[in-house]
Amino acid sequence: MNIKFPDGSVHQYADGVTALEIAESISPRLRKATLAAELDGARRDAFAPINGDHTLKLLTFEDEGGRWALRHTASHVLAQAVQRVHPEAKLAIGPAIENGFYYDFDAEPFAPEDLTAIEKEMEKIIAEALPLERFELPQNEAIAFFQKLGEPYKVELINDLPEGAVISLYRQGDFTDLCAGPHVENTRKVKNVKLLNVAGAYWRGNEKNKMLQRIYGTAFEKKADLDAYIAQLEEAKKRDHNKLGRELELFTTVDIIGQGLPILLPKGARVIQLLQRFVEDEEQKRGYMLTKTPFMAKRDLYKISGHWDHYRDGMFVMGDKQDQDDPEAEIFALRPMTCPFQFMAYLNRSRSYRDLPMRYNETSTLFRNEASGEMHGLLRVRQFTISEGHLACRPDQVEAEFKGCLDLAKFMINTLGFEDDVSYRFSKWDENNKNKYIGEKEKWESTQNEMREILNDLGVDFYEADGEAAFYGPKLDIQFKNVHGKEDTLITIQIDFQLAERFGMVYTDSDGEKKHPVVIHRTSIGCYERTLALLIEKYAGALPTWLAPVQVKILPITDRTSEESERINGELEKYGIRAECDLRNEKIGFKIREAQMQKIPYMLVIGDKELENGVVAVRSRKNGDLGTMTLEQFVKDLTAEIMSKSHD
RNA sequence: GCCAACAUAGCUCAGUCGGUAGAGCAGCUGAUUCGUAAUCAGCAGGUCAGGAGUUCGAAUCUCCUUGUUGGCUCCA
Repeated sequence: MNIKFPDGSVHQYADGVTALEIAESISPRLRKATLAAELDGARRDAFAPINGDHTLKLLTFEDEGGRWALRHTASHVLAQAVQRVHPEAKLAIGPAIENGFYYDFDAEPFAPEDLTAIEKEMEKIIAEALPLERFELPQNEAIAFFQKLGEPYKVELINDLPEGAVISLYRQGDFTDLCAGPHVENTRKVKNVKLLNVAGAYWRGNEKNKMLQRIYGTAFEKKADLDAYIAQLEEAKKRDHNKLGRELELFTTVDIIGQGLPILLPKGARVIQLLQRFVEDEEQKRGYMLTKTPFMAKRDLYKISGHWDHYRDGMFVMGDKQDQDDPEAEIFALRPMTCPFQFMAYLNRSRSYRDLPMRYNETSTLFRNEASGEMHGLLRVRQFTISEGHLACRPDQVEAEFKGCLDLAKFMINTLGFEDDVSYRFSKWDENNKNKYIGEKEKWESTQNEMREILNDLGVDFYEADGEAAFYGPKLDIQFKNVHGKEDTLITIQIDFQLAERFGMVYTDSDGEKKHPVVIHRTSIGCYERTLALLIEKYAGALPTWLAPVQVKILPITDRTSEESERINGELEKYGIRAECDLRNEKIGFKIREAQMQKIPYMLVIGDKELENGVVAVRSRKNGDLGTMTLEQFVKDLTAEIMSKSHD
């Protein structure tokens, strides 16, 4: 038979040869590195015999498929170990994921000591070098097999597979699991494995189902890579905005105010003020009209928008339950979004096709009653301020306006230096979950197709996600990962073909007909609190100079130079530079160290020698000692840096 | 909301078997007047998250509440 390799070369092998044997024939090293194979583009076991002509790619740890096979086998080893230590534990599912794997068990919660014991057992299984063996069963036999083992979750999974499906199982020693594979040849290949944590997880991801115990772990081919990964996790924790932001006195929280309601301290408030001014000024340049709308409204407003029906649980509604249930009562609720308020601005008078597009923006504070377990630092909060905006446009303007929104979003992303950290998600509805969305299927499909076309026209490198749309329309979400690898939306642009009609928003078209505008909902920098969090993590607290709450720290060496230092401080403030003077009687090294820890961009060391020569000694947090220069020169350089909004 | 862990001074953390609450850093006061990542001394600082219970006695054991963390679910 002929086997074609990725480089195009074709070699002959005997029927029934395995990918591992082929690898061996090329080099023993490749044999060792081969974890799985890709046969005509489909992943499969490297230890499975091959018959007939095929294209073959050998998968090593360098390939996603190779990592996936290794880590998936690691999850089987985990399950085997858990059942050896806790025989009563029932198996749910255990896939490989990005950077590792997990396995869900129906069992008593695991304590950290259990994890240690399980990890020891895993090491035993690895040392046993149990070969993995694949076999298939017809559906009814597979069900009987797992019933006999007392594995109800596996039975449920098989029952849900389409009739007549081939059920594949993998056996390693005394352990067998339902699995599509592929796997590595034996458990020894999983040698560098580490269990990371335990967590609760709902069976099949549904909160109505039983909560299972999930164990997360990771596995690497090389010990050094595993160690590096663990070190990287530790390193990431040091950048955590929730820790760093508090240490740098950007924000804090107090029990008595409540969950998800952070206090922005003067330094954090300053950063957000700078961002807001920057965003509002930029939006004004781009033809936006600023509104200031109320923080609350009668529930009737949210009934029109659909929020009352769809998100009442997520809103802070005033009054007691009895009043809220009275349809006649006047009930107010804090706003969870700005859309209907800005729609009222549009409805202020009649609009002509000539008025469109109309672009409204608002630095808008919103209130959402997030579930108690959702709150996290500045990333998920119950009150936040967002660079909100709504555009009303004619159908022929949608693409250009969408482009304008995307351009603004990208401008913000580039300014903050996030361009390499974001991904673009085209968030669509889920037609199988109709009660989550309003409107007709045809309209959804056509709007989504239109949006996809626009995204393609604009050359956006996006991926599609079902069931992530807003209830009224599809979105482009610009996603960002925090230090824990958890993804959040930074910026969103949405096309809404429904709410204009609900609110009776119209314009008189050139033909004299009244028509509903298409509405684009968008943010330009997203939520300020979240953006601050991501800035802290991205720059490990060393915010770009233009955003630094304190830009220059002036450090007199002795109190002979204190007076002059204060004069310099005043001089800098005259130029709008945010400076502070450290007048304490501490050694200069100590003062520098402290300013460095506060991530202050520049330090001016003021001693007698420099004063005599009419210069200042400059240090930067980034490059250390920059030598001496005149104050005038320093101000000039610093001002240029601030104006450029550069980031490291 | 669900599963789990955690909560001791502003911060980082000790606190044994249930027996009067401890350190370092920060703060304050004084001394030092200093040259590039920690000068010296002293002082002050805690209803051990809050509440209830067990006990002669609770930071320590039990329960409840609040908050924090890691997940799950959710995220207009």
